Amino acid sequence: MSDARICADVRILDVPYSIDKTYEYLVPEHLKDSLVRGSIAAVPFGRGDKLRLCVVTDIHENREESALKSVDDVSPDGFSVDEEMLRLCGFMTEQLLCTFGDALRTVFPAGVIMRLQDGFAVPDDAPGEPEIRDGAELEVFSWIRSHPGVTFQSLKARFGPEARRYVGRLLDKKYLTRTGQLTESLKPRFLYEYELAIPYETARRLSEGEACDGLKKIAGDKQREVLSALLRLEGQAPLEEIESECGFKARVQLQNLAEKNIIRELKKPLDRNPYRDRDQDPAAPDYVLNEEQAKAVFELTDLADSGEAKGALLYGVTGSGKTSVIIKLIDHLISQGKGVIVLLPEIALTPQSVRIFSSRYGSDISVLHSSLSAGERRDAWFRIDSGRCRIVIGTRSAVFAPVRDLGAVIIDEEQEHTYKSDQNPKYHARDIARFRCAHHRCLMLLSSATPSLESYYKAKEGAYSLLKLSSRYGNAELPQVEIVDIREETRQGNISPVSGRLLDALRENNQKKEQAILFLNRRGYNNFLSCPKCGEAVRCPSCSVAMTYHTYRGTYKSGRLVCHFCGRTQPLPDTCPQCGGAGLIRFGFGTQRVEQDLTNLLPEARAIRMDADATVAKFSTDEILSRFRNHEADILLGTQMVTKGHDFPKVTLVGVLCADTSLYLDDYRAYERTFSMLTQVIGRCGRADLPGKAYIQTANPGHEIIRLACAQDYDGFYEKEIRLRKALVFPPFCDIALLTLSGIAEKEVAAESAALAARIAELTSPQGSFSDVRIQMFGPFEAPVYKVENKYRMRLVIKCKLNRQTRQLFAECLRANGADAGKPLLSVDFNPASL
DNA sequence: AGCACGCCGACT
DNA sequence: GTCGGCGTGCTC
Repeated sequence: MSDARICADVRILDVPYSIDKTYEYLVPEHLKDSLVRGSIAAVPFGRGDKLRLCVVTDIHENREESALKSVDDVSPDGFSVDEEMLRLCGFMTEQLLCTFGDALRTVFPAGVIMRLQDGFAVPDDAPGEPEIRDGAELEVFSWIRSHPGVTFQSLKARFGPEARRYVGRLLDKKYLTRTGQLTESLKPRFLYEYELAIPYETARRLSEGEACDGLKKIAGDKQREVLSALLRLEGQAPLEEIESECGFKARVQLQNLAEKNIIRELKKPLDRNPYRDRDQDPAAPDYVLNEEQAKAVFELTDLADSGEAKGALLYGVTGSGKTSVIIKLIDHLISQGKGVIVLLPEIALTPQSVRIFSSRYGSDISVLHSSLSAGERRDAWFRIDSGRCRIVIGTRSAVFAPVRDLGAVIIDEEQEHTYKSDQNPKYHARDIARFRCAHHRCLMLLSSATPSLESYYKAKEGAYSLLKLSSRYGNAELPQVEIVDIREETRQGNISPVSGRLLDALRENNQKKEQAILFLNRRGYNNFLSCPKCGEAVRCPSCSVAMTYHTYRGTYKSGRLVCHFCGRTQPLPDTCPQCGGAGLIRFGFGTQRVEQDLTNLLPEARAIRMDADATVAKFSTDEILSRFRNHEADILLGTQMVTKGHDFPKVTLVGVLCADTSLYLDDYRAYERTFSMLTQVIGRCGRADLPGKAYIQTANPGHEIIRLACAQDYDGFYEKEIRLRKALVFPPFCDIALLTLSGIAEKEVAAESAALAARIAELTSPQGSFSDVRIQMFGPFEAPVYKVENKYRMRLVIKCKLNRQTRQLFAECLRANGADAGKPLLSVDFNPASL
């Protein structure tokens, strides 16, 4: 009679795609209570029974006699992945073809999931004093005996790579066992506080060197000083305050006093929150809505309260007050006791948005973005999970925030490509939001002045409720737009990136004491360095792109070449690396060059530059923007960063130095990008009572996209573009799967991608197992940047309809790609941000 | 991905 | 004969 055994289905973390599936383990008696669905546990895996991290996906009874291994350990703190996140991970593995572990590590910040320290120890029942002949082996053995649980890492560091052999032999002979310990990967930080453990009067007398109440007098001068400092602080204070009160490091003294039971140490977990102490606007403005906005709020709250999963698109021209609508919606949800996630394309670029939210909701919000430290992220996660804050505002990954009773996910500027992850798993925040909103039966709100074609199409088809805001707030007028033909400028001999007309406008603008924004989509000083002899541009040695010339501290001469793909820098060569010719010429211009031109041509205006180079420090963007806001500079010059939703009342002039850079990219979204970017940047000016003016410099003054953007005619753009997409069959009329093979060995990558293409062709042929799958395959061809960081990349672009079957097809390709180290690696990206 | 197993050549 | 190299195949 065999009792039903309790078994656990688990997904092992950190396994390659090809072996990522459910494994079954026995749950030992002593873990029966602590192991639940969602637990993080350690299980022996593989021939060597090496302990691995896993997540328990199911617990069930099993009467079969099959030999199963047993779960070794479960995370002690009782942390478990909740139902929603477990399902979300499952959803991600299906949708994105990633491993369950990859999904889990994306959903949770690194500091939240336990770490497994696997090591070795000498078991209690070791067969006596071992007979080890080899001296080195004996040395390893004794070391392990005196250091139970040592990791292989540290053994290797101590005994060199041979350690593996000795450990292997010792394991065989059962002199060693494997140990595994689940440890917290990130410790919570603590705030130390001290309080009196004895009556005040007693302490006072002790601090004056007397004996009292059976307590001996305190001998140490410093201890007495610390004690009296604590008394001045009313008998209880955090460490930092005590130290500043007595003026020296008081840690040891406090510990001594605590040992004598004169004071007590209180250890409180510290919530690392860099935004807690940041300035808050004391008087948050009340948002008065116009009729259009009020109607939108009404409809949105209705959708949010429907108790069903809903999607809505808030489409409002720049300056139409989408934020006010969003705030009113959040107010409503909060009053219902619901939580909210607000996604922004980039937090660093929108300190203003953060300020609006934090001044209104104070400590009820958490801000999540990429420059938080691991500890800050961990603490934020627990803060949100505990329900201590209900509003999360953050970038892409904030869509995973464990907000309680989620009432809505709001995605601002939803067309931005930053919502698509650029590393595996390549999820889109919109898809995750849709899943979570379905789970919570709540509202997903997309908001934009220039919605993505896909979203606007869905809204028109009725999948999303469409809410339009068509009037600019306060009846501000759209800026007057002037198109400048730069070919004409060049013909007239102007080699500066700033045209004569724009320069005049800037001068006039400056005289009126108003401000201007200049946009140029290129960092650095010169675009590239070219050899007059062989015509070659200087390329990055590890990537197949031209390097950009960057100056430092504004000196034109002392620059370096920088690769914008891998970040490599090198000094300016004297001669051409290709042919050895001298006299390399710098071509093209970037933000640094424009900055210098401006100081030469318009010395009276103060220009400030904002791009990835100028904003490496943590809050530097914030600083640049507030300096500009305070009118410490007249011109804000920068890359896409300056196009985002900042609202500067005194900006009345906007200049786009080259509107065409993104127009001719080999990408079906090139027009959409250009349109969106131009519309946004033009919308930066003339918001308040001052009318605005925009100058668009282009080599294609007649180009329809540029014309439509200048007229801020989104609907016109949409109609034109959607027809094109339909005719050429591009999203939203199909899906695109981008398969990339990358590897060090160029020939192998080429061979592998040819083989992959052949395999897909075969599988989808009438004889193949996916014969009813209809796809259109292009390639293989070299990626637009063929080599990056010494890896060659070949691609297949496949147009198809994404469904279970097509995903299965690609999953098969991934599994077949296997795991051989050094072999070309296949990765799949569905509907990539760019081609 | 690890890791063990297994088969082969170079050494005590 | 044993040690250690690397190719092959499996992981509840």
